[in-house]
Amino acid sequence: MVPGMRNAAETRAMLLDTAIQLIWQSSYHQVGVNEICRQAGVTKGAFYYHFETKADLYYAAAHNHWNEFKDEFDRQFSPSFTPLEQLQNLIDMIVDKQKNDPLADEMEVSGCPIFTAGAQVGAEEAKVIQCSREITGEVNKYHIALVRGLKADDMLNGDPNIVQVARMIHQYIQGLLIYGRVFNSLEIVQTDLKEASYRILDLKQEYRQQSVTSRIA
Amino acid sequence: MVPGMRNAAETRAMLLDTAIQLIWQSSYHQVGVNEICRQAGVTKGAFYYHFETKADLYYAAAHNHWNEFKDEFDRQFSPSFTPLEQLQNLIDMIVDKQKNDPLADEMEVSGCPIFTAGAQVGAEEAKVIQCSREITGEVNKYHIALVRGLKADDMLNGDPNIVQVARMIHQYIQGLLIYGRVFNSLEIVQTDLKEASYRILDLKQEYRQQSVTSRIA
DNA sequence: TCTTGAAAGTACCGATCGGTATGTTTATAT
DNA sequence: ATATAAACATACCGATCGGTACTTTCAAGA
Repeated sequence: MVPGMRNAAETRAMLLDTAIQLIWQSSYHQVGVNEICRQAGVTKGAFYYHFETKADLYYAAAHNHWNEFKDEFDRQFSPSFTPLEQLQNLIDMIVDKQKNDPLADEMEVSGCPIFTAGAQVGAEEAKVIQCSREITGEVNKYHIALVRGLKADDMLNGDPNIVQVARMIHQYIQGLLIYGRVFNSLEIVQTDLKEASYRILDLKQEYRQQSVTSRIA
Repeated sequence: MVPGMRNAAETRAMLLDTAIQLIWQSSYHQVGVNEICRQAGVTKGAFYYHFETKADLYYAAAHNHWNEFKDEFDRQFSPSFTPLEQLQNLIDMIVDKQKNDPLADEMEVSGCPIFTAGAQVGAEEAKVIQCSREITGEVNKYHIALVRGLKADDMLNGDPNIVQVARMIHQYIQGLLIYGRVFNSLEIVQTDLKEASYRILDLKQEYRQQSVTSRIA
């Protein structure tokens, strides 16, 4: 073992997880280094041993979070699912993440934990913006594959530009989550997400499912 | 005249305009009261004479900005335009606002000056969130009228829920602008806005226009 | 055992945060 | 002319910001 290593990996992991959680629930500027340390049960000495700046921490934390979440993406976008099932998985995944993750008190929707921060900072915080761009690029690969699959199975009307449609899906999801965050309503997210996805994709009518509420009725 | 009034109205107006500008270009938390005062050419004494808190200033500034911008909305959504023209006006208006307004250096897209701040703060800043909600409600009236008009003229496929479609349009626009902000690309905004609007509305094919670039080609 | 360096603790830095206390100017009513 | 209050200026507050300097603890190698 390396000398002096008490449990550096755990400390680092705690800082990464805590940072994402706090910043996600609140905002990049609102949550300070001090509070991240306090919540992580770590002192500032440890913090600045592992990370050079707050922005560096966020960058590492976001990428770490994405890497963990990537497994979920791989499962839900598995080729074992039909494109239609993949679409439904994506929708469910978004809603479930808002439902299940530990949120701030009485906050139903927190948005995307990674992209949100990119929207919260000005151009000064280059590293935060860059982070949003990079991970958006990663996520977009899944969206593109989804749209490509739907088109290949002839489920889409017209002859869409695949990359553009995938991008629009992403744009809409981000807008929707921020809307849900501002209006503190997970219900609207649930209600609008599927319908809007169908519309942006221009999914052929015969492949569209009724919404959950309508199906119950 | 009221005693002591040097030019309170101008001072107040300067603070309102400056606040919107700075916060829009950067972020709610990043721009402090001090800098707002500096840029406005006003001292802190004047600031806190006119406004009780920073949040109060923002609230007033956002509503003031909306009231000024409302005239533009009324023009572009005038009943003298067909619903289709109104839609085109909305699209042009969004792009033009990003183009024409004084932006930060090398920042092509700043997003919606009002809704953006709502995305930038946590639930603590109740007044900022409330502000986003209120003005969103106002803007939504125009979107609803637009969708209603399109439907009345039988330009939309299916039998859409007007309120929902209007809401989805708003959600998409916000997501698009934040996307454009993060990726610093007005071109993507221009490219995607019209196509996505057509899709979300499910505008009948015969009423859709080709995008500007395609029409040139 | 004793050194060594990684990992963490403690105390503190200057700067800035939003906000306040108190003084000063200025136009108006008397 | 003088009192009065609106409108602003100046100086300052405690708290917190991100970050640094210095010290201490602890595990491994020699």
